[in-house]
Amino acid sequence: MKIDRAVLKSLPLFDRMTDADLDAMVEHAVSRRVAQGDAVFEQGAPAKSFFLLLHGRLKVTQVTADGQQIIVRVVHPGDLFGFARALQRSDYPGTAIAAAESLTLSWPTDLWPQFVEQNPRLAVTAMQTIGQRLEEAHTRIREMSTEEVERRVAHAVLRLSKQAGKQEGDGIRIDFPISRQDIAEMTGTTLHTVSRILSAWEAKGLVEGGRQKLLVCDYRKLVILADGGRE
Amino acid sequence: MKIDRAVLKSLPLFDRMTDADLDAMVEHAVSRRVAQGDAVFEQGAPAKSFFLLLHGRLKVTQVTADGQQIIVRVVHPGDLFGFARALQRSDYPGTAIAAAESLTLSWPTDLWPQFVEQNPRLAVTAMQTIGQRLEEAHTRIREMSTEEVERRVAHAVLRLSKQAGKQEGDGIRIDFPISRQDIAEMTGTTLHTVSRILSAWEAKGLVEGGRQKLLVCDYRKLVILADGGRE
DNA sequence: CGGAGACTTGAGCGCTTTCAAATGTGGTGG
DNA sequence: CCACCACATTTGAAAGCGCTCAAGTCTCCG
Repeated sequence: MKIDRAVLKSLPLFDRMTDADLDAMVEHAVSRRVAQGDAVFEQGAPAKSFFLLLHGRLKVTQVTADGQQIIVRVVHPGDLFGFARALQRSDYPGTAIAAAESLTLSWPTDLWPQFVEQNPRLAVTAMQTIGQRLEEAHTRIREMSTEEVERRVAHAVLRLSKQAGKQEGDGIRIDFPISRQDIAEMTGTTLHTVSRILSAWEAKGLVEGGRQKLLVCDYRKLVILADGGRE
Repeated sequence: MKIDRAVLKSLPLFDRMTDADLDAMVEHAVSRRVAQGDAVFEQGAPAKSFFLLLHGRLKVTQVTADGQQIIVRVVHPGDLFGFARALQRSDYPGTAIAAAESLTLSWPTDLWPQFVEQNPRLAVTAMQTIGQRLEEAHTRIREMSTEEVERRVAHAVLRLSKQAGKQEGDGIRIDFPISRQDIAEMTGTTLHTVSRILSAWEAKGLVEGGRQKLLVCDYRKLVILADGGRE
């Protein structure tokens, strides 16, 4: 498969890598097209590869013993994902599903140590990435501990509009199909409550809904809502 | 300060380090005694050092904008903590408070890259540590999303008894002072609810309480409770 | 022995969930 | 091109978990 080197170079992960090192990495990479709804890997499966998302959008989910599902995070283009092995795991802790048609690049997990050795910067970047992810997780824990549902949903929507937002007219469009159920699974509530909240927001002109669609109309008011309404 | 090399060698973090490398690290270390209730570092302060807990127990907390506090994690002897800088942060994301009299070892953050370079294994271990912490965070998110309070408290208590449990008679003693408030801040509930739950458990003979004390009497029943009561 | 802080416990209420059913939307096959 | 089906969404009503408010008790420490 032919991958444009320039595309990779534009990613923070690779921007300081030499052409030679980059080529060495790309040489071992396998690219794959993933249709909407298909899984890249499944929870509990042996972690044979690690991945880079080139295009599209993935949801990483976990299922509890009694069948409830939560969305652990959303993977955006340019993100590394599924590098469980670097964290000393032999299997994937979650399932990665394409929320939209996606394109991934993957490498055998065994090659990770080798890449890191050749390119120490990769290790630093990976560390940074995980650090960020840890911080996000803590933020989410803090929100779930101290905020009521509406504020949590507001934070989730704001986060999405920052990470996957596309200017559209006078608003910001969440640039991939997302359902109320998805938002519920990201905030620890039910789709019913999310639906009610979004309906209320729509009545106030904060957002505009639609089947698996969301448009943020009044970003500022949403921020105020997320921060507790005061100030 | 004189640190016994053997003590460090017994920690997974250092067990494969050569004596020379170990000495080089210890040479730059500063040890410090922290009294119960005192802070090792505070949220938002510049991250000048990273730490290792030799003895005692710390609570890492975060305070929200509106003053609510949550416990992000508990630091146990042998744990690295406060290495925000390795994750590309310039300040500490939380406050570390001694839950019991503690002993820490610290190094200037600037030395981190140098240590890592001298000893690649340190980087791997650190990565592993953060990976574990990320997983813990996800577990907690999953619990907060899907479980009701009693199960969350059960999980928290089980975790504590695994990480800080000491056999005592026919039960497991949580080996440091911990209040209902603390447990509430770890599970996202109020001290009132925790108190009620523990009282109920005590009536059923699952635990024994006391002022900042907790003894798990029936570990198995608690596990069943945490897993949803069935099976 | 007094006081501060930890813990317990009751009562009432409100936010969310649960249960239930209707409505809307997009895709598909005839 | 249209009817139909699967699935997303909305909305109402009722129940309940856990929080808030409010005392009161207990325990350790000085």
